[in-house]
Order: sequence, then C-alpha cells, then structure tokens
Amino acid sequence: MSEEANPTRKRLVDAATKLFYAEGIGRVSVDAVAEKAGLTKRTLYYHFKSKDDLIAAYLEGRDQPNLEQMAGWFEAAEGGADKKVEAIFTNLARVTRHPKWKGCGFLRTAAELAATPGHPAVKAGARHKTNFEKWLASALSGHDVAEAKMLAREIVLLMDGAFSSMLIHHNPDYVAAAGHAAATLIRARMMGKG
Amino acid sequence: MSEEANPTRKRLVDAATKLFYAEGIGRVSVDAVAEKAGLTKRTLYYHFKSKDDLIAAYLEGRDQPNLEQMAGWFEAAEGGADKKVEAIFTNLARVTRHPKWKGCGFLRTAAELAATPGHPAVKAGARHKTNFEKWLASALSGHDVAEAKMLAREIVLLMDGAFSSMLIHHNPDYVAAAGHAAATLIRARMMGKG
DNA sequence: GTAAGTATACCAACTAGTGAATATACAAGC
DNA sequence: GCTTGTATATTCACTAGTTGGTATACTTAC
Repeated sequence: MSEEANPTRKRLVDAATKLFYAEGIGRVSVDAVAEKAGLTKRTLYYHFKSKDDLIAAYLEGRDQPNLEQMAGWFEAAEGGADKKVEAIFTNLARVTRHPKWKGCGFLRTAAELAATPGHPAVKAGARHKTNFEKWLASALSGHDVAEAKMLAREIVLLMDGAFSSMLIHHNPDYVAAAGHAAATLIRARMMGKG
Repeated sequence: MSEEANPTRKRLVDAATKLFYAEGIGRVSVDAVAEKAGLTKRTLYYHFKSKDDLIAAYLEGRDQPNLEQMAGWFEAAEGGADKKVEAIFTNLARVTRHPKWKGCGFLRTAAELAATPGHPAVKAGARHKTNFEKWLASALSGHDVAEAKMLAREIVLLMDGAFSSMLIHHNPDYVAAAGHAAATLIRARMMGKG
C-alpha cells in the first residue's frame, strides 16, 4: 500500500529505472515498463496515475542511493578536503567510461522535460541536486560555513558540467579536468589562496 | 541546391530550430515541422533523408550564431580576462531568466539522444562545444598557451554546469556563481595565484 | 461479500516514412 | 515559336506500427 513495502510497486519502479535510464523517458513506453516488470499495463496504471507519476517515482528512488555513493567515495579517500573531492571525480571518471553510463539521470530527465517546467520529476531532480549540494557544504564546513556553501555550489557546477561534457564528448578527460578545477578552488578559497 | 542558397531548406531548418528548441526533439513530429514551415511532410523528406538528419541540420545551424554571441559579449566587456569571462556569465544569467529559455540546445539534444551515441546531431553538438573551447583558449592565451587551454576547459565545464543547474533549478544564482568561479580560476592560474 | 490487485481487450490519436502523381524550369531539336 | 525531354521540387493519400490511457471482468485474501 505505502511506499516501501509494496513489492509490485517496487517491481514497476525498478523496471522503469532500468529502462528510463538506459533509453530516456520519451523513448520508453509504459507498455515496455509493464512488460519488463512482468505485469500488465493496467496494473501499472493501478499503482501510478500517469506516466509522469512513474517518471517522478523513478527519480525519487535514485536520490538516496546516489547520495550514498558520493559520500562513500568522499569518506574513503585519504587527505584533505581537496583530495577527498578530487577522489569523487576520479571515481566518476571511472564509472562514466562504462558503456552503460548514459549521463546523470536527473539532468537528462530535466532536459527531456524542459518544455513542462512544473513537472514533478524535474522537481524531484532539483531536490536531489539540492540535497547533494547541502551534503557537500556540510562535508566541507570545517572552516567558514559561508565559504563552504559557496565552494559546494561551485563544485556542483563543475560536476554537472562534467556530466554534460562527458555525455556529449565521451571523453573522461573532462571529468578529470573538473576534479582538478574543484581541488584548485578548494585550495584557493579554504587554504589561504594557495 | 547546395547548403545556404536553398530557401525551402532554410525554411525547414528554421521551423525545426524553433520547435525542437522549444519542445525537445522527441516531442516534435516531422509533420509539425513541415506544417510550421508551410510545406508538406513529403517535401521535408525530399530535402532531408530522415528526422535524424533534420535534427543534425538544426544543431549545425546553431554553431556559428552561438559562437558569435559569446565572442560579442566577451569583446564588449571592459577589464582583464577575468572580467571579460565573467561578463559572458552575467549576460548568460540574464538570457536564461527569459521564460522561453529552455537550456542549451546542444546539451539537451545530447541528453535526449544519449541512447544512440553515434548520432550525427550529437557529433554536431560535440563539434560546437569543441569550437567554443578552442575560441576561448585563444581568447585567453595572452600568457601561457597550455595554461589557457586548461582554463578554457574549466570555464566550459562551469558554463555547461550553469546551463544544467539553471535548467533544473530555474535559479540564475547558479549562473552567477559559475561566473564567479570562472573568474577565480583565471586569477588563480593566470595572475600568479592571487 | 467486499475490497485490493491483476488481466484481457480495446481505443482514438499520433508516429516516421513512402508511392505515385504532379508542377515548374530550362534546355535541345526543328 | 513550338514541342519534347529531363531534372528538380512539391503535393496528396497512404501504410504499418506505436502511443498513453481506459472499460470491463476476473481473482484472490480476509
């Protein structure tokens, strides 16, 4: 009935996640999602009132796992804040090389839905990006809180730029350059402009 | 017959440009493009062998105008390289506020076509981004050429991040923050880490 | 027996792309 | 000045398939 403890609903969201990410929301029919879940379309429409609803559920389901991935990479790295952030980008450069990587699902969905600004899926994507930015600011706020917020925003910009550049060029050098720039900004702002 | 001097072809590309940018390539039918151009679909298919071809022509047509826009903003600004680059972002923050602004057409198209990597339109988008990066590197290369190239890449990353963040948040503060970060990087790298 | 969940079958609208005919322009033959 | 031939350019009508969404009925579990 509710969110988590519904196996049928979860099967549908899982199927939607795989298909929407792999092919894009516009190129995947609700029939295809239902079939992938081993259910009929009518069942899908029992659990979701529309395709747009299903798209929103797909992105909402990706918020926590993505945040945990990033935090895991940050915490596992040795060194100061600059090195820890650069480690995120190093890991990103690795995963974005994988042929199944098809960009950041949140940004891609926002791009596909640019013509319908109030779409619940775009809002879910914005919430995720804000959550990530807030987590990053808190992870960086050993020194000045205001400066950590500014830095977090700049790093988010570099990361979204890296996702976009990687998607269009398929060249991981852009991700590495973004990591390098992020580390430079951290040193320039946190460590006395060095 | 050829590329430029074909009014019918131009009418089709102009109509495609307006519709594809406003609504996204997947949400616009070739019928809609033909109708907007005041022609029949069959005529469209006389000039373009497929919808994919038309999409590629749309992005190829945006390369030069976009570059000229950016170069114009850069050259019109007063001050050093940091100020001139920041001026690009200031202008960008203004135009991205407009309700008709729907993201960077090159990035949005790459996002929509992420499932078909070799698509000619994605290649056209990648060429444009490379052209912009090269122009920026040459515009910054008063000092060290290698450093100008690195800087140009980092600024491109910030700009694409700004486009993406603006698309998902509809908040121009992200564009301003990107401009601020770009100026900081220029000063840190070109002007003796100040 | 009632309510939640699932299935079959269907719809009207829309999709990219095509076959065959036609219109226009311009040249050559006489 | 006509006719004929040919290449370019455009239209009408069509196909074959897909789309999001629904009306109706069946099956469980309690």
